[in-house]
Amino acid sequence: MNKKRTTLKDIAIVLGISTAAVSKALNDDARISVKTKNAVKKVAKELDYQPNHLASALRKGKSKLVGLIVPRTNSNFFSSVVENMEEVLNKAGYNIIITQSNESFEKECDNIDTLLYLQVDGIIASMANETVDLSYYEKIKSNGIPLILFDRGENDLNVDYVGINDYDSSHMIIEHLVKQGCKRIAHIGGYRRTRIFNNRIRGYIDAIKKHDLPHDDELLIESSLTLEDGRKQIEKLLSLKNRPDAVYVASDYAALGALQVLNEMGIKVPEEIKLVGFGNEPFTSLVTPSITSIDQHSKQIGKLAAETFLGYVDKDVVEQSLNKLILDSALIVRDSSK
Amino acid sequence: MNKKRTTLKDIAIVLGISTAAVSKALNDDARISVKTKNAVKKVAKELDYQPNHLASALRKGKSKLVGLIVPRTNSNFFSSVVENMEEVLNKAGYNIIITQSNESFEKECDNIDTLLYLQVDGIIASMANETVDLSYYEKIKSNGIPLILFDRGENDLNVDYVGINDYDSSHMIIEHLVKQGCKRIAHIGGYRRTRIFNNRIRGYIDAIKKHDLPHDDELLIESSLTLEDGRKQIEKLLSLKNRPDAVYVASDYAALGALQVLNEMGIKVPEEIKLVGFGNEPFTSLVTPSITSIDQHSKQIGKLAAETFLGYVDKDVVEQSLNKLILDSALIVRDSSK
DNA sequence: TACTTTTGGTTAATCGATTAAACAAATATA
DNA sequence: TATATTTGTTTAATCGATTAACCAAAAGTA
Repeated sequence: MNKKRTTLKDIAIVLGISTAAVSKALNDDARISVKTKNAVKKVAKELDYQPNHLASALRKGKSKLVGLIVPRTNSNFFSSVVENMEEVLNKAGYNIIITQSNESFEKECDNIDTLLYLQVDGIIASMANETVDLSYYEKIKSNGIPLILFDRGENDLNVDYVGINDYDSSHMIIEHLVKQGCKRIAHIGGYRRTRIFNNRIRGYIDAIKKHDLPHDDELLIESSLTLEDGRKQIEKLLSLKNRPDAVYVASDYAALGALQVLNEMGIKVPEEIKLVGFGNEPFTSLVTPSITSIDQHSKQIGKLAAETFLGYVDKDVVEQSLNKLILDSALIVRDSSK
Repeated sequence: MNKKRTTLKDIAIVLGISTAAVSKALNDDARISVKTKNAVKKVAKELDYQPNHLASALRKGKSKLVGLIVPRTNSNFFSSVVENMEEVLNKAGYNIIITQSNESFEKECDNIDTLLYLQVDGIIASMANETVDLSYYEKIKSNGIPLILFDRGENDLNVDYVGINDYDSSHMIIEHLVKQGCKRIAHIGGYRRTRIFNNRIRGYIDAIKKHDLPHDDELLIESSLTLEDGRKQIEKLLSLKNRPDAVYVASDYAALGALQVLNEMGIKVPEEIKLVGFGNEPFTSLVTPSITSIDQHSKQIGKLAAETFLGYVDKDVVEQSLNKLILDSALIVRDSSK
């Protein structure tokens, strides 16, 4: 059953022409007669010819593969980004290799090595939380292939970036909470060293100041933003002498953790404390009460990142610079803040 | 900045030896002296040599790539399977290419074509719900590379399969519900044409009969098992003259939909109706009440599927047969059924 | 000493597709 | 008619790593 694959040579032999002619015929070269092309295509179909990707990639120096690095695929945001990215890239003849860093810097470096080893024509990445050292990413650039960052980016790399406006998103949230009558708003944010979380924090602080609300240190907490840490941090906030009347959490997962604790303690949401998350994960609409959140336009981000990559193909020298594509986010108001 | 990659030739020139010697040195060939090996490795490191995967794959006829096809990566089950599969395969020098079918037969066929085109050394797949026509999968087999199925499999393909015992899982669930005092148990199952769902249905029916419980037709429903369909089907069950006192849903997502409706209608779970899901998705423990579910041992499944694949490498002829690895599942009892 | 074996390489072919360069035949142009 | 151009194809080199076959020198053996 283990038959050999059909090669150009097999077709050439059947037709009594050279493999070069066959290759050109299949690639619609202008110098091949229509008659020959048709004959070649017919035989190719009959023999079920499948081009050998390895051979052509080796010869052309292009693999038609794009590497993708994400923290995890099991969040809705990333899986939606992937889906839309795939659609754009497949149309252009590219295939995606997905890798997960699991938020680990070490795994991320491994992934980069793997992708470079596979000779991908470009890398699209969202960085792990842990990642501070950028030398591995510099390695991509010095390989001469384009690097596109999305969601979790880093200015210092001076490459293209696609994401939402985190700073403005924070403003939208505070604006909304103020309209709901909140006077003391806390923020469970991510680590400041990660740019997007820093921006959310800056947005929070500026919006708070703009509305002349209290911005006590105790109201601003840095967190790993896991569900567990969300639980821990809300407990800290609840133990304050002067409790907040609203909490803006920079991740839906941590927001869910907070909500669990609030529910367990019988604290009514939104009556006693209003809650806002970030990311618009599907479960935000499923839990009780449903959680107000920020939609990050994952579809758009996926598409734009893919298109940005495609802008670099067939340039022989890749010359990148910091080029930010910032989308407006959307606030999805649900029960937890009404 | 766009420097060329280091090749074997570059190393050979530096040391004044042949590229063959360099290749053998790097591959620890017995016929190369330790002295030469060390010299080669030193220079390789200095020049930051990275082997050209395409060239070696082309020459060796092995890509050291494994293709993975899953319905979606954004469920915890699949992303956990992937993670563990990756661990085993990476250790053996293999890399994974992940593709999603989005439950579409057409996309699944595309994925198979893509993976074969990339010359993967094997394919590990969980089939889309839609898939009935197996000819595309036969294509994999006739390509002479191993095919391993997991979770969603199909006996007729006569290949290896790794999964849990769906039939027994149904028995465990019914057993548990009977112990909790339930007398009228409904089942919102998947489509019978998908083997695993058919097995769950058979298990449900047999267990019901075993306990002499009513098995009215109206208590057994086939569903697409999405969250939305879960909502729709529970409404159907609630509108029965003779309502069930327990519902076993063959997917956590559909179970969640059912729970939402029950909560909205003020029907107390578990007091009035007990609910059991399937899959042990993280949210089952997060919602109120938490949902009793079946854990599918995703880690084990990922590992075993990977190891099964590895069992075929370096066999020059792949000879597969129906070979089922069935794991016992675990019932995780939570509030929704206590 | 004369022959065999081992050691440590080298040479050249190969994987399959692509492509620059060459070339013969057909067609156009002066 | 003689020359130039176009058309359609072939030849041969190439991408980079691997490997079968070969070979010279060193070491072992009778």
